[in-house]
Amino acid sequence: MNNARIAEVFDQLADLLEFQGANAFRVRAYRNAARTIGDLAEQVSAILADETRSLTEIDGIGKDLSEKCQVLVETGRLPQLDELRREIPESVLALLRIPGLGPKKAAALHKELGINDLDQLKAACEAHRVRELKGFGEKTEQTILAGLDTARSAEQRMLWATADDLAHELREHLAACPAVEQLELAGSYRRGRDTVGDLDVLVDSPDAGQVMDHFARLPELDQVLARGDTKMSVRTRGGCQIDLRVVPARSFGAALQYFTGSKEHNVVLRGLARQRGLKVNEYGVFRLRDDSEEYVGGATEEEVYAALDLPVFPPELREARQEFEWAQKGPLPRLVELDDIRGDLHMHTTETDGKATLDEMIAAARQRGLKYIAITDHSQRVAMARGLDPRRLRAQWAEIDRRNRDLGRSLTVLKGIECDILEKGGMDLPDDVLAEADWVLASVHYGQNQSRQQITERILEALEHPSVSCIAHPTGRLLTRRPAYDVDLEAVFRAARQHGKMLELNANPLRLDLNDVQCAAARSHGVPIVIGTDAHSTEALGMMRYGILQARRGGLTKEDVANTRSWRELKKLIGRKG
DNA sequence: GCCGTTTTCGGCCCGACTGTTTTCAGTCG
Repeated sequence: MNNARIAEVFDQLADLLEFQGANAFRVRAYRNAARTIGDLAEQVSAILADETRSLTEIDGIGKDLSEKCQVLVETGRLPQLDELRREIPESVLALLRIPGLGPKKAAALHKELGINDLDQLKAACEAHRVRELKGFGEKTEQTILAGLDTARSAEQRMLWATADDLAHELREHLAACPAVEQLELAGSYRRGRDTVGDLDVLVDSPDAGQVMDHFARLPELDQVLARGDTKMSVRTRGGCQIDLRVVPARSFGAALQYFTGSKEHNVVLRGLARQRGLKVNEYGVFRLRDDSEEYVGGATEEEVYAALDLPVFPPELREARQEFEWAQKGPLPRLVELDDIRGDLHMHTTETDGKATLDEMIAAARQRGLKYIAITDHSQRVAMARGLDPRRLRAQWAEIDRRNRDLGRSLTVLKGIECDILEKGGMDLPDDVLAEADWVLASVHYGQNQSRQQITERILEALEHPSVSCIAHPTGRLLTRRPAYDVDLEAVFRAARQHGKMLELNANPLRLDLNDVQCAAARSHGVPIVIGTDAHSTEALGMMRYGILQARRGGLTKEDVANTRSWRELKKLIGRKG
């Protein structure tokens, strides 16, 4: 059992214990452990196998959790989790995904009204039975009804990064099957969508049966849902569905194109084909004759697109948004790549809620070949993270000055801050302090339920502030958990352009904020995008690639992304009025 | 459940908001 799966088990355990009203700190211990193990560079199983070492050397893993890890690695199961699952129906946990419903309220609904899933909850709200409960009222009922969609989508889709972990395991497992000639993952995963519903895997093989037998031995497999001659569907223990399709070599490219989608992209493609007397489907491209059809190509995606005089679109662009128009005008824009990135302008340290020290972040940044980084810890308003007041912030900046003297040219560390935009408007730190910074991110963390006008005004005011460089995670969304706050982004784009400010594409896979469409909109307004990891650990600097994927989906090139420039060039961009 | 200790139990980043109450529990970040 790998780290991701162990982390998942601990997270599920935390959910169930929380629902039962267990001690909050005990629940937190499980969640901490899940995060720590999920972020761990080494495999837990490798540490366990090493007699000279112990899991308890990891911060937050004690005797009990260490033993549970051992049981999981050895047996793949945890009796405690199985037990809890018998007691609490899985569908009840979905109640916790409704914004505003925590464990106490969810448990009350389950106990008092016998509610077991979202459908029953919806019915109870509509029958006004929920407002009768102690601690509930009319408003709560409305909040629940409004939050049902959020909870439903959380049930169905997983983060791209989660899908990516599973995809790697799947690829590795299937590649070990001798009957597999070619192997590709398709669907929204390949297009890099921020969330993924299920995984589609395509295999070119002369022996479908052997491939399917091998597929059935996937370690994460829970049950086989269906198996035919060319298609097989399974569900993993994590609740993800994987569809396998086995196709002959001459159809591999056509199938890959077809199953990568999107549906909308394929509709346009088939329309273009028909205009030329061609037919495109998952088996290939065919020329239609009076009474027959002739195979034109389909072994590769190149063959499919070339038959229509089209370039092979990067999968990230295949949404029928602008790609066909671009192709008509000339060569496609060269989309930004991970190697183009030279600096990371959003990260935290142990000074606030990060897990690594300033020196550890610096070492990790050098290792990744970054030319500059901005240390952007939280400001004082974020009390839960021990946000920085002017005194502590200036002390950190003095430290940074010292580091820069030693670092020389290899890496520049910028004196930054992630400064909160206060609920009542205005910045969380005095102007004279902000004026000393190299890089100021402005963020909305509190007051996210305010009206569209209030939130928009707060952000516009921040954009007018002379020291602010960039708005971080401009919409505040958390994928599968919380929708964006209500903000007039058009007004934000215009103001950013007017004042020469930038907008962040936060690369954290839970945020990806701005999203793909909003990135494209920012680009059309001429607003530079900064891709920042918001790293709270050294490993999290690697989240840059998730941001790159979304930027590509937004059609951004190297020129559109500010941190592909040197810090000297980037600095010139800030404050340059549009 | 972890951690650290003044070594075996008490504290665990904490302040604000919301909707429900009429003094506060629950939720959020």
